[in-house]
Amino acid sequence: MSASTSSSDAGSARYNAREVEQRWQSTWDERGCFTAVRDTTRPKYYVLEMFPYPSGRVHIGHVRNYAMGDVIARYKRARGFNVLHPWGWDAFGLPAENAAIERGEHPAKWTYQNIDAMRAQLKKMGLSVDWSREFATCDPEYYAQQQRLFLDMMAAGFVYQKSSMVNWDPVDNTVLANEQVIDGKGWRSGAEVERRELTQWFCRITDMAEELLTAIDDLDKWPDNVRLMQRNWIGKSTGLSFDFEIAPNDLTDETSLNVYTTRHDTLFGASFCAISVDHPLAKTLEDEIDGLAAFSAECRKIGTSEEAVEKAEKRGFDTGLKVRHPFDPDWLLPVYVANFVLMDYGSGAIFGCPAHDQRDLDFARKYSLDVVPVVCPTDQNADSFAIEAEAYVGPGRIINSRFLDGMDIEDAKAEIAKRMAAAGQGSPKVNYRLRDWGFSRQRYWGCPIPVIHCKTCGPVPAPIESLPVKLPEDVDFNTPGNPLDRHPTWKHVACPVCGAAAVRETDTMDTFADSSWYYARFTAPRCEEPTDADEVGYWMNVDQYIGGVEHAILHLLYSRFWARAMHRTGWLPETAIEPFDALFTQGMVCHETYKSPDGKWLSPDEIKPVEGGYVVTETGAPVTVGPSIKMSKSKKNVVDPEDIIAQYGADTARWFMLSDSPPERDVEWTTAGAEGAWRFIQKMWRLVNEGAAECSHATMPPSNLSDDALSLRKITHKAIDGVTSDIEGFAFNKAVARIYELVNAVSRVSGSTAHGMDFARREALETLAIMSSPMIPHFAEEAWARLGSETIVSETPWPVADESLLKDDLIVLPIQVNGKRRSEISVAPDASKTDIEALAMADDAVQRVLAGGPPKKVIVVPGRIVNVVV
RNA sequence: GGCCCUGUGGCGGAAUUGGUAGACGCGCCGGAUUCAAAAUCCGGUUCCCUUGCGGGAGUGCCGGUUCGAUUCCGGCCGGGGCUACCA
Repeated sequence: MSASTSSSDAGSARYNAREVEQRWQSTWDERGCFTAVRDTTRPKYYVLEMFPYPSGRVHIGHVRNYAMGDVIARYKRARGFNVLHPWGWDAFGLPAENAAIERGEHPAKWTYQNIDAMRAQLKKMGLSVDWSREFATCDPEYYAQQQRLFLDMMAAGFVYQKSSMVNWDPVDNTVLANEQVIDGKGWRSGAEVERRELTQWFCRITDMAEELLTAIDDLDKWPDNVRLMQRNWIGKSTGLSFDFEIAPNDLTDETSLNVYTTRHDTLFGASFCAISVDHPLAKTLEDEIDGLAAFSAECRKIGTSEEAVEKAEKRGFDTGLKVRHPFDPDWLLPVYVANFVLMDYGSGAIFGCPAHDQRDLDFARKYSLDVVPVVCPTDQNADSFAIEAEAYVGPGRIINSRFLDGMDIEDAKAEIAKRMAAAGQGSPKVNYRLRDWGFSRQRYWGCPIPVIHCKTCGPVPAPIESLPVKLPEDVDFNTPGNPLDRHPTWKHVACPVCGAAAVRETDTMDTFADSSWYYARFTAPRCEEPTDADEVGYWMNVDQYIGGVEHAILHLLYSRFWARAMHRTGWLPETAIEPFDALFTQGMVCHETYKSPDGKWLSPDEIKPVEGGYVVTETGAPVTVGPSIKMSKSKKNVVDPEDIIAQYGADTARWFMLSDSPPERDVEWTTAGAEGAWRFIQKMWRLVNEGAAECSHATMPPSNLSDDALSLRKITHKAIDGVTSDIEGFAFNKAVARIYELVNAVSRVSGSTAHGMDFARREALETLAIMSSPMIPHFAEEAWARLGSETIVSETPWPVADESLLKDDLIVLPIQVNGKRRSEISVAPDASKTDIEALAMADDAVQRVLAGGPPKKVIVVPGRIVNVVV
């Protein structure tokens, strides 16, 4: 394959991607084709791909993601929309600080160098991006406005400070959000997370839990799985909150214990109560009861380790306290401190009904507590129904429950709730799994929280005119911890209220804050305020958002919250509280993995193909080929987009990324596939050159088209129809297949001089140029020019299919006998049922099967099928 | 454990949502061109039986609904994702 050694003459047989691509990129640049300007006379279309983190290298996954976005952007532009397709960088975050620590390079320098390197790579892809709107979240102009938003949100009560137990990553020396703790380990460092108490800033996302939940119903252009994940994450449950009376004792003065349950129907199956080790009552008791403090300490330690959670052994400590059953003062239940009760859900206390909850059952078996079934499945006998190793959680009738006996579960719940309410003992309560978003980070490379702490005035917002609170540039990364806190002068300021000596907040914001509003900033990236009402009103919402499913929960939920907060502080119109109208989540790019005989991972360019497999290029040792998995540095199964573009050109890379696999699914990068894409572009180029010589530039088709020419026209217009709906439906792989079909059709009539063929051929080739332009824009421009057009494709409207050419005079109808296809007939598309039936019955194959007898039944579905039942 | 997605040729994947299973591409086989190769072009390619005509089977497995099921329903098996003691 000698893709890079081709002639530079545009008219020659060989297509020189490198030269062509550079040339068209300059042309687009010079003409400002993709600069978006507000224009109320045209419908707008805002397409956005999730902006990248500037790691330094463009990954092939980026190529796929941005190729998809570019298809949409270019297609919508051709359809007459005023398209906004901006670019930015999610530039704050830990890797920059790690680089600073490892290489002594300043995070800003490292980040901006990476951005420059990646921008250069990305520009080679020929994306139709409005580069004039580019920004990075670490630009002071951006984070100044983010600080402004913070202050407004603080004033409006959306952010607050509280002391809380936090997840502390001892390696990164930072606090992690609950969502950043995976199996008890830090999502980045993988270190075991500890618990520490710190004063932290939080966003009141839980206040919006209900709103965020119900609004999901209307996000009908989001994938169902993402909507479901968000629903589950918010985790609404409706239950009952009520008090147990604590029997008199000498351990505590507390007289009641509040619990939350969704299974109040099982209240008569209760055999114990359990409270979290972090429950206030448990903490009081630690001073009173020997061994409890040690038990709790042990639970807290094991609590976060992955293995312990996995094995989930239920452990408890009997406090000796007793509580009275709400419906029987003489019925006393023991109170345990238990490791499986979470403090931050419900009230941190539960009642245990072992028969109908697996955790409670495990616990009861371990501590020999009663197991009384109170719900009996309808197919079981109440007298003999017993619980063995598994709790029964299904539906049934209530038994062993006094006044509830015989009811179904829902009625029993209602009855308990009614009686509790009447007695003032409890009330219905809705609970959410969602927690408030803690977004303080003890890190340097993030947006400083614009607050000043004064001994007398407390936390005071930094004055708006003092924004941005800029990061100091002279910082020391040689000592662990937060460089802002250790900086000699930065944090010392006068209190804006009383003028006394005060200190700045040294925490910076979670980087999810940066990405929670960047989409709005793109509408007016240089505005001196967070947003410009006219611009944001015109461009928002994002019509199509594209990104990885890994952001299905965090980024998208925070953005939905932040947009609402921005609306309530006046920075977004109400119509923008759901900022992303449509969401598409694309799959990953995978590659085979290779290992040398000594078990080391090998990269694809360290090996070469031989008969029946691969060998290591240097040593000739045999290579073991492993499964195709997500490209990652550690497995070395990565291909560098820059190499691909240098060898084949951007169009080939884009084309291959869009063919074959549906965009939502993973795609496997193969050399053969890339070469196939390259050959296809060469083939199209040959056809264009051949056709350019034999083209008619007439604007109307000649009369009396020959059958061949008419047939090509029909194929062309069917392709227009198909490709259009495929792109609309994000079925790029199918659009690609249809383009192949049209290319093959043009290729078949190569050299034909049938009447009208010159017209049909030019129509087909021009259609090919425009329809392929969203995927392979450079090639399309070059082909368009070669065909003698004076405009450029990027400014040319999308073709419209001629309805009259989409219909056929005759259609082929399959004939089934007993549901098996036996024959086919050709009929007019509007042939009547009786005509079709008559034709079908006359068919040889049908006659053979019938052997003179009558059919039992004939089903005719006009335009579809005929089925003869014998 | 819970919830969700998914299973179609040698491979990636199509199938207008109940109507010709395998579009299109890759790979492979055969042929043309070539001194030869690359590139290109033409033909073939689900499997089994048959020289051919033709016939049979077939969308993970078992069953159901239907004139007709890759598509709908029930059960099982495999692969993947999210979540994880949420009371």
